[in-house]
Amino acid sequence: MDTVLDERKQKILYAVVKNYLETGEPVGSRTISKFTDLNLSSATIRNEMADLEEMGYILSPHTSAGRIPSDKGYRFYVDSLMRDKVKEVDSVKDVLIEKTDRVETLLQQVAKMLAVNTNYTSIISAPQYRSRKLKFLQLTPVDDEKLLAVILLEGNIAKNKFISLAQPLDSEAILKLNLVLNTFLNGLNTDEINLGLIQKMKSQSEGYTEVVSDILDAIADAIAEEDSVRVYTSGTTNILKYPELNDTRTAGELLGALEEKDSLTELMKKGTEDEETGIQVYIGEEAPVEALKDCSVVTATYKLDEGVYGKFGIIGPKRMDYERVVGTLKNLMGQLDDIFKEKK
Amino acid sequence: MDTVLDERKQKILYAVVKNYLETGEPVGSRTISKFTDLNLSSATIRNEMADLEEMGYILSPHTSAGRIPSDKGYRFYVDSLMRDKVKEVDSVKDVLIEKTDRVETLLQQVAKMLAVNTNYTSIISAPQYRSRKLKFLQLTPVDDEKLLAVILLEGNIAKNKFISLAQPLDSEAILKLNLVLNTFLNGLNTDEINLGLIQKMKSQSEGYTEVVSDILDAIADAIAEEDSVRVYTSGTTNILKYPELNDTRTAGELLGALEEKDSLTELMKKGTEDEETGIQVYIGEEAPVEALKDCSVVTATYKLDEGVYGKFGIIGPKRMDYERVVGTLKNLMGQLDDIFKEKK
DNA sequence: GATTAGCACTCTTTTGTGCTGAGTGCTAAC
DNA sequence: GTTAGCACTCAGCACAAAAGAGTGCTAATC
Repeated sequence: MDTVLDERKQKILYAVVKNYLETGEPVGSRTISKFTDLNLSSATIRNEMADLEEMGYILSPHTSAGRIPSDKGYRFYVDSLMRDKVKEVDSVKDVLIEKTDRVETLLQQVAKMLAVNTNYTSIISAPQYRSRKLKFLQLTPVDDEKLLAVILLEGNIAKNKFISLAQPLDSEAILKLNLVLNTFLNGLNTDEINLGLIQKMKSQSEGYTEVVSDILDAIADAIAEEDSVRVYTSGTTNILKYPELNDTRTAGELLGALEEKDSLTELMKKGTEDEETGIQVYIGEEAPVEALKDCSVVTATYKLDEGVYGKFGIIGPKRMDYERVVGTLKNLMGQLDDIFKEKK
Repeated sequence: MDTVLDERKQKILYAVVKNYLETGEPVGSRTISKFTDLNLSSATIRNEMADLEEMGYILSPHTSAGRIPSDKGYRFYVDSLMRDKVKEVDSVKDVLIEKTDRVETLLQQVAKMLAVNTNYTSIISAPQYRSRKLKFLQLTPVDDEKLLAVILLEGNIAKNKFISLAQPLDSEAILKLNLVLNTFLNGLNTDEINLGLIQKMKSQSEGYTEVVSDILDAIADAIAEEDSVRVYTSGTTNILKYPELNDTRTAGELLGALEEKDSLTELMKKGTEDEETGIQVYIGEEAPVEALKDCSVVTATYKLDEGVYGKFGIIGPKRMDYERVVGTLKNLMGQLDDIFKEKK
């Protein structure tokens, strides 16, 4: 048996996938004999379909039903058969203008828009730095027992941390600490703050070694927080719209995984997506998340700055409308890139 | 017909509710005649149950099924029959110590613990001030085009906002702005910053009126953000465990409402809860949220500081284990109060 | 007068049966 | 190589019958 699909088989496979995506029902030979421009009788199609089944591209749920695409079939469709639909999305710009300050809110909004547009579940990860560097640190007294440390990281991410004081610090001491710490730490990331450096800083700020430790911890915290992949989802209940995912067990597992965002970070790490398009498609078990085995995931990468990427994507049933989804993501990817370029 | 329940009727109602909470099945007269210590035959129970039904405390889903509690029945149970179980929860303290800085993370963790402990959905709102006041404002130059405004609000909430600059500001100007704005704004909330004040500030910082406007906007934003009731949920998929909520329509609506947190804020506003215990129980349609009509909600109030409250609670099926839930919430409430007192 | 046993009745749930329609695989003819 | 024809398979549906749970009522009992 040839392992390569001749043109006719491709056309038939295309017809099967296309039809199944639309209807969600197994598709039979009669349907296809009408659907394609091949003008073949259903009997011929049946023969070809038997071949396709043997080759693993399609399968029948039971004897007297039509055929549905296998994961391999979807894969072939996505890689070789489908052509993207250019799909316009509402302009993100309008959404983004609202509040550019809270990255979190912004990401949520983009995610929501994606979910509403596609009717699938959307997912988006915050931009990820290898390891953020400290831009500067600012200490301000709040009251006798507390110090506010404003930590500005590369990429203009500001974090606030409160430092508890054993005893009050006078403004001179604070000024000094500010100076010492900034001199030493400027432009460094967690890895670069080593024991030697810490020793030096402490020796230059005698009497306050404890506070210095606390501050360093706060910085490490801030960087760690920002470096951890944060993932936001939207439209999680959309998956309930697709009957094949809607039995109690599957839906529960799925929604659980979506709520428990930890499991999704794996998915949103920068991966091996198509160099050219920045798009990656996971079909069924290809995704590195057990709970998603009956779903497909399409992700795209956005570039915030040189070396700073984030991802966003769509989670839906295997029979999602890949053409539309890929089109939508590409469109959004373009929009985001434009916006970030402009902003610089 | 007496509208008051004699002791025997109460016992029978108690038995019905108790049994139904456990099994989720309508309970029949035979079951009860064994269950209670009343030693009555099923026939007698039947007579009493007919009375209870007529009085509206229980109802039968159909002729040949047993009885289930009506909302009124639940209400009576909650108000008069049940006794709280003191339910120990994992010590929150351990969780809280981790990272006290990000309120958000903390609330999420408490919510998660609640959900895991109870097997219901949990919900928690951030502490709510009437309207936050500004404690101080600090402007720091980031680069030629950007100013970082650190806004410290009453209750030690720090917010960062970036201000775009039309042209660079020298450090002297920034110092001056800092001084002027802090002098005028200290201790005020959004309502108190009026046009007259704004005019004065602008006149005292000539040449920078635009920046002043931007900063004021940022402050207003920060206060608004913090004042909006923020609500976090956890264990949303737990509701799928209860068959009566698990038909596609109901579950979808419910999960939708839980994702769309706006609808929940109503629930989490400080309400008319029991003065003494701080606990409020909404049964079915008593909750001010349409989607929750088949659920019950139990909320508790925690006090962060004088006049500063937040709420947390449990959303579950009407037949939730009220005794356990109330016990759990009371326990947690105590723990939280202790922790916040300690912290002061 | 309250309680209980007994029984007919109701209604859901389960089980079983037969039918239908969609779709296949195979064979033989074109 | 393609197609028409036909027997066969199997899920899905409708319908009926049976089982089971529980009630309400009546008449007997304490």
